[in-house]
Amino acid sequence: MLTIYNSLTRQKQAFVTIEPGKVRMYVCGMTVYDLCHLGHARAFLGFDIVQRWLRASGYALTYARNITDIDDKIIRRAQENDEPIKALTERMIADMHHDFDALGIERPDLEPRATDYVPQMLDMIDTLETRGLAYQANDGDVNYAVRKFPGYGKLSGKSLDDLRAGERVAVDMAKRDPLDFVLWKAAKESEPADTKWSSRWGKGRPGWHIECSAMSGALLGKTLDIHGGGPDLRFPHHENEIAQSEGAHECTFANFWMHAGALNVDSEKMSKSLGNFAWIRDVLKKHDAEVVRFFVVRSHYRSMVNYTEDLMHDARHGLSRLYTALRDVAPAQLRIDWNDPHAARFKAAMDDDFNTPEAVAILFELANEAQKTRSSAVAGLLKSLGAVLGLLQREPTSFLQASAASNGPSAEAIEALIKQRVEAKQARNFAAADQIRDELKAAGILLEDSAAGTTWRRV
RNA sequence: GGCGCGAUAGCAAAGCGGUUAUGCACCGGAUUGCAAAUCCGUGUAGGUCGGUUCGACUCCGGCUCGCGCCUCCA
Repeated sequence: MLTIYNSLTRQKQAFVTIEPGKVRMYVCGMTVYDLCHLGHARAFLGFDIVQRWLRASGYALTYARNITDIDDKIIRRAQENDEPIKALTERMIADMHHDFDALGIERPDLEPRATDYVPQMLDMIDTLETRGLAYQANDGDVNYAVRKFPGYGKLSGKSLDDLRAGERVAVDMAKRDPLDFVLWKAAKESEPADTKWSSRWGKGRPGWHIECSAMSGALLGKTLDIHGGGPDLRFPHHENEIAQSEGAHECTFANFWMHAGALNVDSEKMSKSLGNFAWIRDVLKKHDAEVVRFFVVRSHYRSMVNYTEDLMHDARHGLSRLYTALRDVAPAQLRIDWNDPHAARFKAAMDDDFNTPEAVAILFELANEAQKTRSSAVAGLLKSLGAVLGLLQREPTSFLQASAASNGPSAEAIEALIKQRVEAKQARNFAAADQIRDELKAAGILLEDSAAGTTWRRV
């Protein structure tokens, strides 16, 4: 039985779906004004694991992850670049897909774009206004009247009076309450035409929060089984989504709320000013994508992870150990028998709020057992369970010899040196043979002699 | 100030009221021309003070330290 930590109730709960066997999951996706960074990778890798495990558990899953393609930051960036919004967002969407694909993050079933759902957003705002939950302010913006929604703050555990809005940001005087948030942003003269939609409140564009409420409702229905997102979306974004969706639909918005943990770099919050900002594509120039995935999966999706070069090195060594077992013991083609003791423990770990660190530990135990017993069935189970986590599906040798950095010696050069060394060894000129091995070691290449000949891998 | 999270062996990271987590690194041994890989062996970790209990790393409370959110943010 699957148990999931629910951010709303702050405890693990048995996962019960609205319809038996069916799961509707919505995860807040990217705002496409820039490239994806490691924090994105961490969060979306987390939900990729959730998605994979739900499907592996036999659920019919509909997974929607939106794209916010209209937003203040996008408008500003497009103006800076002197290009149309669409040109910017299309390019960033392609880059996002490229980076996520590299990390093995499977595409969601549905990837709605905000600009395709403006009519649904307007409908929703209309309903909210009719219900007295929204109002148009003097400046033309339509705002949500936070005080009118009794449950406001239930996700973040904040009360309106505690929030003390305005303490850190100038209060917008057009709002009735400082915490009221924008549903529809009135257009300004200076703004380009591709940022303006017509509405009965005048020309404008949707606020960020209404996008997710409208898209999830249109695609998955009024009540979701799971709503997920990054750690910093909990407040205000998800709180506001609840206010909008429950305010408009008068029913529970999501039964389970899931939030991924944060990612720090060198023990500090990643930020451009600290100079520790890591774009996914830059990381992938230094590290194999599967190592990045393994690095993330080694810790729990809710805990904070710290990215450092040393820890990436450890992750590479760990994954190499797993692949070494698959190299030494040919895995059998196998369908997972969940009654097998190892598989059962793997399943129990994953069923316990997606405990991937525990699941990975079982992978190592299988690798040890495969080596000891030379059992292709055990190796097959290792590979099959690895697949559930999106790992271990490559040819072991190609992983062990893969180089993320393009500065190492080529395979041809290495093979040529190995040939020279074999000749030296046959002539019992061990000094020459060792010198070649040392040179390669200095270049990050490790040689391994065996009865079958010499193989190599990168470290 | 408000809300929340965390503190586990050199590093990383889980479960568990009493029985080996796991990985990386390190150290012995086997193997090897020497290595590497692999195998065998080696770790009395649980911030601090108190409480509950026959027994606590695990439950409860205080304290200390660290972190996140409260502003667009994965």
